[in-house]
Amino acid sequence: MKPYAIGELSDRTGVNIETIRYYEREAILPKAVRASNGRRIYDDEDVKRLHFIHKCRSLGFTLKEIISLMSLVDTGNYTCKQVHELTLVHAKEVRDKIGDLKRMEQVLVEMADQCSQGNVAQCPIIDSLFDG
Amino acid sequence: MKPYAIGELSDRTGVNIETIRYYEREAILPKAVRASNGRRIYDDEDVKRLHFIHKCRSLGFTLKEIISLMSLVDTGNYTCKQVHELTLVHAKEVRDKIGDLKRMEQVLVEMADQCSQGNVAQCPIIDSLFDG
DNA sequence: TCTATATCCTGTAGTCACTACAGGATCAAG
DNA sequence: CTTGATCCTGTAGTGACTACAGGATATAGA
Repeated sequence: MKPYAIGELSDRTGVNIETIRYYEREAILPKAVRASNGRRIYDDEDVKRLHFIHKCRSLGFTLKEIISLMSLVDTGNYTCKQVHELTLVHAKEVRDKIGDLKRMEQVLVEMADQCSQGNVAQCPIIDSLFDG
Repeated sequence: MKPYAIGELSDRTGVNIETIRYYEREAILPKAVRASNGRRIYDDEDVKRLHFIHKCRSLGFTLKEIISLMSLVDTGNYTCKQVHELTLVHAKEVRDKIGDLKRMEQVLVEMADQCSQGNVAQCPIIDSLFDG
């Protein structure tokens, strides 16, 4: 368990230094132990925890969701089933967002298809955006 | 061209009153004409413009993108080809976002699949989130 | 005419998840 | 002993709204 400075924690986890300090301020990470010079000291446990947070974020969980996930883990007060359900709920949210974006994309492509692409100011894309 | 109050503009366009005032503050809508009592007055031109903004937002354009689109339209200084290109660039951004979300969803579903769903604290989802 | 409710106004602050400084202290290497 | 890297705190900015507080005015019904 050798100690790391914040820069090394950042390097090891891929999380920005400013973001690490932000997570501490917002109590997503516990208050770091300080050296006599006031600098933050981290260990492997912190690396693990920050990895967890980073991975969850990359999967689109909000910080609020991550906090509740971690408190479940920290208290040991969870079942595999609970986590499974949480994951599926989140997967559904992601799926819904994909649906929205797909519809967006389709409209955009359809509009582009109807476009003459000419050097004229008359443009079906603009027209369709103005119509209620 | 009969005049509308802000509430009716909101009803006609589906854009929140607070959002309309926000758009004015941010110069996305022009400063509204005021009645003698200080209240904002709108007409069909405003309905059209707000419809345009609303539709663009629903297609995922940023307010910045909308401002430049509108200034193109207002000056008449655009070609169909330009708008076509802008639209396709935006469609690509949307497509990229869809790709990201699909990868997210796949990971989530795979994690959930590996889960026993049992009433035990040991959970492969949590484990995989902690692993680098 | 009075009153109740609806609608409007301004201005400010909160949301989310960071990111970007300013201005200063301390550390490690040459 | 100097240079440059790293760290610190605190504050403000981002985007696109949303949510008040606290007050003025308008409209409808009794």
